[in-house]
Amino acid sequence: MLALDNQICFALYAANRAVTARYRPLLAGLGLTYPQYLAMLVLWELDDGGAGPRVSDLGQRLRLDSGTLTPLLKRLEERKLLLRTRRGDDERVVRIALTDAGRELKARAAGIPEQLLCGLDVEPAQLVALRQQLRGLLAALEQAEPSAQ
Amino acid sequence: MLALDNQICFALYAANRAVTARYRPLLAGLGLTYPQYLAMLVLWELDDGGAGPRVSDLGQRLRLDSGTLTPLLKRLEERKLLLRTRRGDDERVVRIALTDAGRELKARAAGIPEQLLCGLDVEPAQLVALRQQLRGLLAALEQAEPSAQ
DNA sequence: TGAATATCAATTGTGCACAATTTAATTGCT
DNA sequence: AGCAATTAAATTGTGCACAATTGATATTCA
Repeated sequence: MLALDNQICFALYAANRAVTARYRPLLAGLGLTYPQYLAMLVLWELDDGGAGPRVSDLGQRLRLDSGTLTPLLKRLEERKLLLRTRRGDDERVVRIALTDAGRELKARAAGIPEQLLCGLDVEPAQLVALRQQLRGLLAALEQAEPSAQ
Repeated sequence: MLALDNQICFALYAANRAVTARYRPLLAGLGLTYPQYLAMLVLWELDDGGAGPRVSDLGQRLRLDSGTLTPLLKRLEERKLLLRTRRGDDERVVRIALTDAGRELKARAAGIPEQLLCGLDVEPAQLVALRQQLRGLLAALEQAEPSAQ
């Protein structure tokens, strides 16, 4: 029962790290880490040329808190990919706005999903099914009562 | 194409962290972190009362290198759950042997897989299918040629 | 109005992951 | 035997995750 290969947790853990490892050389070409890439995906998706989402909006989407996001976003700001500005009418809130350089990076990232699959022996249909199951698991975990201690 | 919800990678990333988060309070009762728990699973599985596996054996099983394992195992040694000893006939090799306290912890961990699922609205059959697909993905990633840069 | 409360981001501290390098020991090859 | 090449673990440095706390601002309500 406690055997490693019986654990769904280990299969998830190992597969997640293997996927990340496969992204790494591709993202290195953009100068991004994997979590930075995920943050940029959200920023590209939400970008309307306006003031941009709040740190907590990114956090909600990515399931990350400010302890992770604040330093990550500061690094992206140093690379001039985005700007962090306190909102005037509520100084508690920080807005994350893409710079032009941040928007331009999107074009260079466009090929990454395809490159990732290239040379990988898995059916696209399998991946769609897997994604669906992972979403189901995530939803179940997020609405579950806290596990009994 | 670049939308966050289209990415298999994000589904994996988020689900993995959600599972880890659900383990955390259970493992806190044993004084273990999640990676420490995975290492203990391997040690319990391989334990034959002998000198124990090498650091690199654990690394191969868990897909972790010495940079991760060395400090992790030192923490478990400080807790008296295991012993790290250089092998006499080859001083390069470190053997990881469970202590009695390390073996006793297995009994306390026995209920964890079940507790994890308790209160979680997913079919066991779904989990088995998911694990199978994750294994397939991992196998494909591990035998794939390095992705084109 | 003014004090408690709530909210948001930042900070602090611990523990992974992982690349790159280092140290030490062993093996292989003349 | 002696020296290069190899192997195993440890070390160093960067960047997440996440719990807990802090600091600053806003809101609520007696």
